[in-house]
This record gives sequence, structure tokens and C-alpha cells, in this order.
Amino acid sequence: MRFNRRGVFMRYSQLLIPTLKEDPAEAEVVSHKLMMRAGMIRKLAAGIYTYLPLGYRVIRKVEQIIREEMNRAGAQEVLMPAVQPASLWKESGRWDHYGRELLRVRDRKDTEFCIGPTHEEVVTDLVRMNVRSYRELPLNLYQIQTKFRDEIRPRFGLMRGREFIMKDAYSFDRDEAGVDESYRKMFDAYCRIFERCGLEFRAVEADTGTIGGNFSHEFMVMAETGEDAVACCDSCSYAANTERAGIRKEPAAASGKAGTLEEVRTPGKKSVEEVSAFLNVGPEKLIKTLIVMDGEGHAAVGLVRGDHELNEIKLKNRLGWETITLADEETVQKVTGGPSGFSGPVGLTGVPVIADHGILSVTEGVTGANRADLHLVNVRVNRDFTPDAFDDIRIAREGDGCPRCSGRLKISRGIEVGHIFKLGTKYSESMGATFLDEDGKSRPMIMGCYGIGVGRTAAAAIEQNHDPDGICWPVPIAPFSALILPLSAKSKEVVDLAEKFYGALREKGIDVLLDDRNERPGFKFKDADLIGIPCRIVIGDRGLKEGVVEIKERRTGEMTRVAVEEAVPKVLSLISG
RNA sequence: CGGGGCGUAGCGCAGUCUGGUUAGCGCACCUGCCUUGGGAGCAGGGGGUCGGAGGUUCAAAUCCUCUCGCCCCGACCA
Repeated sequence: MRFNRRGVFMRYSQLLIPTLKEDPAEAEVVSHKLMMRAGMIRKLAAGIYTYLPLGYRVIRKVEQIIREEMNRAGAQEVLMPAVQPASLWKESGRWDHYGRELLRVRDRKDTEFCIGPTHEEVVTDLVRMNVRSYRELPLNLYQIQTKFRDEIRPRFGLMRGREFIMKDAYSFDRDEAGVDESYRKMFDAYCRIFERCGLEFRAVEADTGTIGGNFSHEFMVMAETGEDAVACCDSCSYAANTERAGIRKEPAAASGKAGTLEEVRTPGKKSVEEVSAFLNVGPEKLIKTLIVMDGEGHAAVGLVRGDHELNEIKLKNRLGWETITLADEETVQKVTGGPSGFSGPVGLTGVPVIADHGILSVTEGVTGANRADLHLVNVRVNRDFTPDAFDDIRIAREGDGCPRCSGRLKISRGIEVGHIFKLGTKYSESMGATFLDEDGKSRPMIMGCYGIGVGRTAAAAIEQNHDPDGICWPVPIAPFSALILPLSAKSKEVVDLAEKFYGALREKGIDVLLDDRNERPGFKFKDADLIGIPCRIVIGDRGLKEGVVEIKERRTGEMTRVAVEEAVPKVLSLISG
């Protein structure tokens, strides 16, 4: 508790807190609904929001925690431009690779710019211009700033906006040992940050995506509504995004008898479900044959069991491609000679065929025949076809084997609030961010980058901390720590005491909100529950007659009646407890 | 970008199929009275280019064409 500063204090009657009685039609998830209903945010356009006083106070609290922990970890705060010249992005190569998510604009001289979705280019430029010697490393620069990504589908309010506030940090080191240390410091700082925000989270291994690099962790706030699936081992500490989660190779099932390869007619039956139902065999007997392509005209084939799902990221990484999509009809025709829905590995040539380990358990399989309306039955791996390679290319499912131990994976959902990467030299090399080492040799700096979605963190906190009446803010990120609720705006005794508490709490450094509106009690109670201030002091004539006020904890609903003079100490202990 | 849906008062919606009073309801808002321990009551009131443009018609929120915005599913995504 910071007693060296005065708390912020505000009167409800003077704040813009437009609460709503009903859920807005557009809101799908609870954090979005409650942020709208509590008057924290309002939408200006798809994925673009205004932060109202209450919402902005939460944002600022989260930011402050982030600042304190980043500074503690030795990072330095800067602020980089939101508008960035295309030339920098062309240097790094991302102008062409980032895609439509990058909002591109032209200035009056027709020079191209973008609205920064991230700042690797800018920070790398800054450092290459100003840092020359190993003596100046390591260096970690961070900023808290508004970014813009033209998401294909913004949704869920602040959870997935196009414009959003992000803390991004970039580390520069001399060598691998240095970047390991920088990464570790950020990992620890992130744990502290999310702990301080009062969130239940997990750090999980993650794919690095288009930002590149070779190592990364995501910080996931566990919540049903999370957009990411996380696989956690039930017996060791292994945890990973299912985009990345490895799957232990299971011993292949005992090879049963295999009949002879046969063609069967399967008119119009394309999907696993259709074929499985039509031939009356379980989906685990099917071998799904997925034709994929990249943006440069390459094609490849992935094989997974019918009851498994292809993990495109794993396959993309296995193939060493930049991008991956399921092939269009034309490519499928070219690769297999047949229409999509009837592809199979038997007789396929001219493309790399990567098989998931899982298909080894298929002894009498069903696959497409690469001709319309025909499938093959009694297909056997390594007899009727031989993949070019076996690998782990499917999405982890509940119950799959942990890749690290003999445990099993459990799948749960999470909200990605932070992501840390070891970038390596991807940007320093392409953009020439080098330094002179002790022996006078020029070497590229080794980079790391570290992001936290500020608004998303606030939203995630609501997903984890709410009840049917509204938000239950954790104290550290609550817009106010205490709410004073005088039941009457007319009783002088009540009003005077409310004012007295208001001043006293502020002196103690508590952020306190006084509901001085001349409204009926029920009305104020409902708003109080909705906006979720952790600690509420209710002052009414009835209690005052006995010299007591009520103190109620929002989260537990626990109410204590205390003597007037004990109210402030009680609030302090609740808030710091 | 594919599929589906929605744009009517600040919010939530009815009316559209089957064209035809002055476009309605609940909440919110304003005024007055009343009320004050869980979103009170009564009375009065303000607020709408029915997303926009064009068309059909004696007549369009309603039918047709185009367009813009938004939402959901999918693909996509530090």
C-alpha cells in the first residue's frame, strides 16, 4: 500500500459512467457485456473503442503494474511513433509478408506508411543508429502504446480489437547467453505482473508465428471463453498451446490381418463423417489426405487419421514453409488427378507426403482413390503406399500422451494476455543492427520481444472475476478500491459521515468513489455491484442510530457492521488483505 | 474472403412476409408530485431523414436494385 500519496477521489455524480440495465445485442462474451454495461467502454467502429473514465482507470492501473515490473527488470520506457514508414518494413521484408492485417496509408506526398501493429522495425532502427558497442548491451526498451491491426474479424470487445493498447518490449544482447538472461528476466517479470493483477494464469510454450524467431511462451489467463486451447500435462509441468503441443508417439497397434486393397464406390461421399457412415467403419480407420499449398506454388500432402485433426502449423514448420493453406480445387486436381474429397496417398507421386504417427495404427484403412466417387479399402501403410516421412503433425487432443513424460494431456482454454519471444537475429540481420564486440568484430545483436495486451488483460480479469450481478475487480486493478454509498442524499448526518470517510480514505492513499447521486438505494446498489468496486461502505440512517455502518466485500458478498470509528481501519485491512 | 443474420429514438425491441391513420412498446432522459435498505409509483413531456442512394407505385420502414455499417460461424492471426 502506498501511503505516501493521496488516493484519487471522485464523486459519482460528476463522472461519466453510463451503465446499462440490459446486455448490448452485439456483445457475446461476459467481459464485453460487462465492460459495456458498467460504462467502461463504448464502440466507435468495429474493433475500435473509447475508454470511458472507469475503463480508462482500469487500463491505467494495469499499465502502472506493468511499468513497475518492467522497470524493476531493468527495462527502459520509451514511446515510438504509431505511424511508421513503409521503407523500414520493406527492409525487414514484412511489408510484403504481413498481409492485409497491416493498415497501410499514404501521406500527402504519396509516401507509404503503415499504422504500427508492432514495433520491431522501429526499435531496430533506433538501436542500430544509436548503439555500436558491446559495452552498451544488453539493452531492453519498452513502450505502452496504441497499436492497430486490421483483424479479419475483431470481436469480443477489448479482447480482440483492431486498435488496442499494448506493452511491447525489445531486448538486445551480445550473445545467446545474454538473450537467455533477458528472456528469463521478462518471463519472471510477466509472472509478477499477472500475479499482481490477481489473475490465474499459466505460461505455456507457443508457436512463434509470423513474427519469427525460435522460442516463445504465451501467458494464458485460464477462462472458458478463451480463444486459445492449451494442452497441459497431468503429471509433469509441460504446457503448450495446442498449436504447438507435441504428442508422444504411441506404439502402433498390433498389426491385424490386412485384406486386399479394393476400390469401392462412394458417390458424393467426401467428408470423413460421410465416408465413415456410408462404409460403416469408424473414423479412426480412415486416413485423411490433406493437400496443402504455400503462397509460392509448392504443394504437399499431410496424412492424419480420420478422427484426428491436421495441425497446419506443425506441418508448415515441418515443410519449412512461410505460409500454409489447404489447397484449392485446382491444386488438388493437379496433385492427385481427382477432385477434392477423394484424395488418397496410394499412387501419389511428385509431392512430399508427410504422415502423422497416428496412421501407423491403421491396419485396414480407408482412403480416397484420387478419382471421383471412389475410395479404397484395406489400405495399409508401408504396403500400399510409403510416406516420405512420419512426424507429429496433428492437433493435440484431450488424453494424448505428453511428449515429455508418460502423463496425459488435458486441454483447457485460455486468453493470451502476454507473449514473449526470442527473436534471434531475424531483424538485426535484415536491418543491419550490429555492434562491435570486444575483439572489434561486427556482429548482429540478438533480439527478444515481449508483448502484453493491456486491454485484453483487463478483459481477461473480468472473465475470471464476475458474478451474475457484475464485475468483482481484484483490488490492484479496480478503478477504485472503495465505494462509499450513502443511502440518502438528504439526511445531513449520512451525507456528512460519507464526506468524512471520503476524505479519510483519500488521506490513507485509497482510491475512493463517493456515490453522491440522489437516487434510490436499490438503484445505487445495482450500479455498485455492476461496476464491481471491491469494498463498499454503506451508510444509512438506520445503522447510524446504532452508531454503525456496513462494510461489504464485493467478491464474497460478506457484510460486516462496524462502529463508525472502525470503518476506515476495516476498509484498509480489507483492501490490503 | 466464403456462409448466415441484423440496421426503426441513447439502449433493448415490435411493425416489413401481405405497401395505405399521426411509426409503436419497454428502459433511459426532462418537468412536477410522491418515494428512499436492492434498478419504485402517478401525471405530463422531449427525442426518429425507419443506415444511405436510386427505382416501382396514387402511396414505401414495408417491394426491387445498388451501396455502407454491424453481428455470428468458418478461414486468418505477435
